[in-house]
Amino acid sequence: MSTSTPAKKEIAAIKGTKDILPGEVGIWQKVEAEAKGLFEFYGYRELRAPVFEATDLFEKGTGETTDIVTKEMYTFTDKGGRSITLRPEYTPSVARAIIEHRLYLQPDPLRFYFIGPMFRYDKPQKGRYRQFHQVDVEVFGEKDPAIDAEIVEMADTLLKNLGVQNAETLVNSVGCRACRPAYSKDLRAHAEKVRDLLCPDCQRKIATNPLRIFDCKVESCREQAARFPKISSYLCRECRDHFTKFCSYLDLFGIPYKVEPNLVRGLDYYTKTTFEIVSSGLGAQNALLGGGRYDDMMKDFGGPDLSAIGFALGMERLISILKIKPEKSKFLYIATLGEAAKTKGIEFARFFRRQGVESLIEFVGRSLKNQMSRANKLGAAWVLIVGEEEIRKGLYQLKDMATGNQNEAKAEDLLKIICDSA
RNA sequence: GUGAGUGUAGCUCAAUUGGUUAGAGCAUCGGACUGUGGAUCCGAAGGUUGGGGGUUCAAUUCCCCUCACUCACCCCA
Repeated sequence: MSTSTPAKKEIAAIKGTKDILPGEVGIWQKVEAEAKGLFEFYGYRELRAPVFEATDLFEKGTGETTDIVTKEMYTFTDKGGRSITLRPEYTPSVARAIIEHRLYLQPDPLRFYFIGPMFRYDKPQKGRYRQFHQVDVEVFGEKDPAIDAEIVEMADTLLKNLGVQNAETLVNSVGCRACRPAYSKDLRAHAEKVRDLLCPDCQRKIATNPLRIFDCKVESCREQAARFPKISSYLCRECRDHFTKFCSYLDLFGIPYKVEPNLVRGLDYYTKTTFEIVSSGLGAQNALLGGGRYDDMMKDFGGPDLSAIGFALGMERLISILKIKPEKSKFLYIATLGEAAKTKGIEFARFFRRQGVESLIEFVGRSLKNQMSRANKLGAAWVLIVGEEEIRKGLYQLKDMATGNQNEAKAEDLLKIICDSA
């Protein structure tokens, strides 16, 4: 229909991706540092896996029936004919790395964390991006419910340290391979009876994954789901015991939580404990962090029978609700006038940087007034003025920008003045 | 994949029922002030009104298509 020439498109970031500009990156660095410091304190170590993996790692790990695998993966064939997928989540990569490097034969605790980008072909909206960043935490080889509680406590502590308020911790147990099938069967039977009252999506879920009917937000589905049997009455002795102990450990840690029988995580691999921390103020995508136990993944991957638990936290979501501002560093602006001063200024910059004083010198050739104005706008703590006169006299002007006081000093005394007022 | 909303300067927003040359604040640059920042005043620069088509004497305004962004469904961090 349209024979018009296509509009010139300005070069732009891909849909669902965004630049984190210098003005915003400070808060990212602060959150990353806070998370890393805390995790290391609990005995976790960083494990960095590649951004892409063989596609079948996620098919097997994340689950072939999940939405993530069936419709959200960035999958392509490389020049060697391999099917490659940009990781949509981190857990399968960690499991793979542990098996590949036989890390379970080392004495070190199998506790890992990682912060980095994940990729999902979702339609972007508030709190949802195609490239987004997760903080990922995993523990292997611990089946005691105490670790379930500790990992929740660690997540809770991180959020508290960052000043997050209005966050609520939800917990549940989804059973295991011994007890969940019976529950799923009964759930299917119940759902089947009221099939006509459910939305088309949920009608489909009856066959594929009936637990996820609990996730539905359609009013009629919620009404029906409320009458469905609860997982809690189907848990086997082991799972029930695990969940009870998990809850009492949470009490011991002093973590407030809410048992949410309808909490069903969207990944297939979860067993026993699942948890989520939600926050108001995030919009529809209200999960700040989510995770749970996945005791079968390692042996399903052909590795040792190691139980595991972990969680992932959404960086963009977390940062969107943070109110803290990282403090700006104090730095020295070196203003120069003329060629000789420029050389001298470069020498000063090198000297001060080596002494641990952040220093900025610009070479645009501005007037002194202009350089002062720049220094002020950029938030410099001090300005060092280097001109012909200063060089001749061997005395330099150092201005404290906060007070406006200006001292004349020899080169060797400048550092002391700066350090004294820092 | 489905639905709704919004697109005007770098940013935040104006522009009468469709009506002259599309304005303002902030930011940028310059000047008042030859080597001293913040405040004030003056000035400059910055726009194919997202793009294309249509209706009209006339379109930022109305209609259609398209693109982008935002929000929601879905899914999840």
